[in-house]
Amino acid sequence: MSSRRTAKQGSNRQVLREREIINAARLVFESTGFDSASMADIAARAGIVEGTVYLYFDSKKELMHRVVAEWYEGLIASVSNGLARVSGVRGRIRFCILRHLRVYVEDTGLANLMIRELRRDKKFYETEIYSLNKRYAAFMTAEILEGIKQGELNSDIAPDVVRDLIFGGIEHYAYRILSGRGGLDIDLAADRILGTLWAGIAAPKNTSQIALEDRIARLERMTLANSEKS
Amino acid sequence: MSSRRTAKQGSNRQVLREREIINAARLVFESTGFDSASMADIAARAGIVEGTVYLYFDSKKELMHRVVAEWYEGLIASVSNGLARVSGVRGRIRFCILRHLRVYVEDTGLANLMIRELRRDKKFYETEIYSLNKRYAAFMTAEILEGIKQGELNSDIAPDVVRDLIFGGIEHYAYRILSGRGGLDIDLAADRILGTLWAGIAAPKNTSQIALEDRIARLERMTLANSEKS
Amino acid sequence: MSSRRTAKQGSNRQVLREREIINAARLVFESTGFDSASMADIAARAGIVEGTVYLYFDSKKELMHRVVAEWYEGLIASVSNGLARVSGVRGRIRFCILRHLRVYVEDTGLANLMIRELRRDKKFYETEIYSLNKRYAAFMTAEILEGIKQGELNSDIAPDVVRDLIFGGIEHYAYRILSGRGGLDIDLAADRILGTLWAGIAAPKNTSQIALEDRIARLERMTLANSEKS
Amino acid sequence: MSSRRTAKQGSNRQVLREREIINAARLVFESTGFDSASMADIAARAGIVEGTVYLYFDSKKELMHRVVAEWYEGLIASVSNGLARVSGVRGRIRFCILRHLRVYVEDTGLANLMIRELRRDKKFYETEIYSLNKRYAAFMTAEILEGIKQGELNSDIAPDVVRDLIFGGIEHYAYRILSGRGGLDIDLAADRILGTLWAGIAAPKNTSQIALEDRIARLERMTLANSEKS
DNA sequence: CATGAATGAGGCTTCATTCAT
DNA sequence: AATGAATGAAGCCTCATTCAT
Repeated sequence: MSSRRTAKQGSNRQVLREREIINAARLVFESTGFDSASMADIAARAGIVEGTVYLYFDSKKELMHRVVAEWYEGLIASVSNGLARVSGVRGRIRFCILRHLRVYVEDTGLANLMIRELRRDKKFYETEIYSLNKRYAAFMTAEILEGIKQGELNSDIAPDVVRDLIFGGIEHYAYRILSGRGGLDIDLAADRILGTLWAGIAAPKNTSQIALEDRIARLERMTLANSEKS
Repeated sequence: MSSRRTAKQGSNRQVLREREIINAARLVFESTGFDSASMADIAARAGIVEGTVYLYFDSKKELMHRVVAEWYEGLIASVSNGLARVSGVRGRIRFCILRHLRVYVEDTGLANLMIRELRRDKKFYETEIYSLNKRYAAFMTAEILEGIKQGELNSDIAPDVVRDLIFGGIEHYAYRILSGRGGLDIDLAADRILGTLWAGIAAPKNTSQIALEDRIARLERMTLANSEKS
Repeated sequence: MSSRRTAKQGSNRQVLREREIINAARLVFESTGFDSASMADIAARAGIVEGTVYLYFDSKKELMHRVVAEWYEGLIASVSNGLARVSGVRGRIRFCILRHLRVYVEDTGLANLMIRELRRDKKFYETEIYSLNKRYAAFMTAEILEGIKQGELNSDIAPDVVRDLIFGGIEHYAYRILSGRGGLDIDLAADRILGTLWAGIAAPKNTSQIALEDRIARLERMTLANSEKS
Repeated sequence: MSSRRTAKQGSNRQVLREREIINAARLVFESTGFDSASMADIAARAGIVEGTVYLYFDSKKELMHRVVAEWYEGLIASVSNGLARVSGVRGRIRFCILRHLRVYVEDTGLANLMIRELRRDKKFYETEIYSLNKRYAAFMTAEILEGIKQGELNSDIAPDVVRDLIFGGIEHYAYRILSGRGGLDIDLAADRILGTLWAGIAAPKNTSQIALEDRIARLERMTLANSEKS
């Protein structure tokens, strides 16, 4: 539309400038959200004037989309690479949890932007962000399905519900911890979240397992006694 | 707080007027969010003029806080009343889940307001809303603790983690469903979420456990026979 | 839409303010056209700040429409009143011409605004201005039709074409004269335009015909003389 | 005028580039008018960048003037050539009308540009465009004068008034038709406009009048003969 | 108590024009 | 001769807040 917009494949300088703007915008969006962010702030932080931003992005909204998209792409790549080095269903799910926890430690602002601002848009489901979001979430779902297939996970569970519990749980957990202004130990967090979910919250029929061991021990003792007796 | 309000305990008429404004503001905030809401809209919907709003509230932000606070108080009362009629740990937790799901169905706008606008504020943790939020969340934590105490819940679990999984899971589940523009069957949702969490996601080792019990039982019978024989 | 907008039936003060803005806007629009006019100019000329204009008008475009509409209403009233005092087809058409010439003397800017800016709008034909324009033009058409009916005008003529010739002729004539920076003698202009056109649209009774009659009369006299001579 | 152009008579390449820019500018100005046209659009359509345009034209305004001037020159040449192939006063005037109607069909955008943007300029009457406009209008005036001289047109008429009626009538007629979004049948239009006007401006010469003149002439000859005889 | 007109600062966006390369 | 990135001023519009009545 904008005929002033330079070619997509710009010069090196253009690419750098674009990146500067995206970085500046990311900072501003992260700290204030979309509505409260001002193009003037963004421009100032990028060291340029407002008008220049519009040489690279058609609108504030497009800029936000680009910011989030770039971030998502990096995140997806990161997860993809990371998963390549982990094996075993539990380990891979734990990795996804850990990586997502890192998002809250490192990119809280962007995570919020994504969740609170973009999803509100009526046309969100037609955007690139939506498909990136789906690609990201798919990592977790895929592991859950694999787990079911391999018999490590209960075949009764609904993968979507599990995924929501995990992502939502991480979000609240991270929020809560971060709010307390304390640091977030993501390894511990991952273990607690996954651990709780893995075994369930119901009191274990496993106490019975302990009982079993007791009974076995008693049997052993009795059997031994019998042997000696005879 | 409000330097302009003539008296904390105003006349009956003042109280009514204040309520009208809060109700109007709630409608507007719900439908458009904080930034897009205008004091003019709010005043108009309350049947007064802008200036009058400022006789009752110092600023737009204070108004929003009051709106959310009133809503939270109602929510807390509702949960409190509701819980009084439910017994059993599982039933009470399920009730909390169900009630929270209803928030997303009935008060999506306010839930968003809470999450988007209020939490963003640096000073959120000093506000009245924060403590209301904690009071609300405490219902769930209390049930979990009670469950542990009564032996219905695994004593290993961390109540906070469980609560985060529940609230976060609900949030994501509700968002996902509502975004798909499909209606949200909150009873089904409650069952799925609680069910998944209750039993855990790990495949039950139970078949082999049952086998063990069988073998032990046989051993016990044999051993007993031996003992008696000798 | 704009809930800040005060009631249509405003206070006396509001009406005055509105008029001030319309007058200021008219001056600015007249001298620079729509695009080049700035709301800042208009506000300044009305002695208020830009924002205040928006308390009375939703947009620059609406303001222009109001300016033109008010002017048109006055013009229509003026023509209507004036025609009431003139009788005879020729006299009434001459009056319409004269009145329209006055528009170019007194309201050139607005005439231009009307013709050049408003008509360009795709939705012009749905606006109030369009119907006002039609009402105004209808005065002329009505007189032409009446003239035909009464036998004073040639029944062959197409009223629309005649009206276009008149309005268009006036416009060009007025422009040309005014451009020469000389004053426009509208009485003379009316006579010249109508005179030129009249001979064509009036039922024919040409001067040359009169001349012919003269020649015949002379012949008759001569012939008579001849007869008498012989 | 242009302080930047290196030489009035540039290289062949320069001339071509200038033409490209003018053509591009014409397209843009036609479709959007002056204010809404952007130099960026023009440059893009010419396949160059904005800065380059300023090597050939000092400003947007100068560029518009050049566009209109070039168009006017073409129009004048076209009329000049066309008239060379038409003879007879009526035919030649009809040709001028027809040609002008074509302007509204083919070059509406430019006609508007001329009327809306250029005429508004206070200094219009000092511009080249003004004299081109005069040259163009002169074709019509010349034919009218010729018509009077040859006795085909009534010697009473004021050529300027007639020309204004024609040009103005065409303009209004064309606008009205084009606005109705119906196509404009320019041959029919020319006939209706000229027809209506002709009967008025042509020296009267009805068939019956001609017959009368013939009979009178014969009578005069006979009478004269009789007179001389006697 | 209430009004509501007015403010003024700020928001996003556009673009003609310039200038270092 | 050409580039094209950058500017900076301007444009339209919104609105929380104030204050004289």
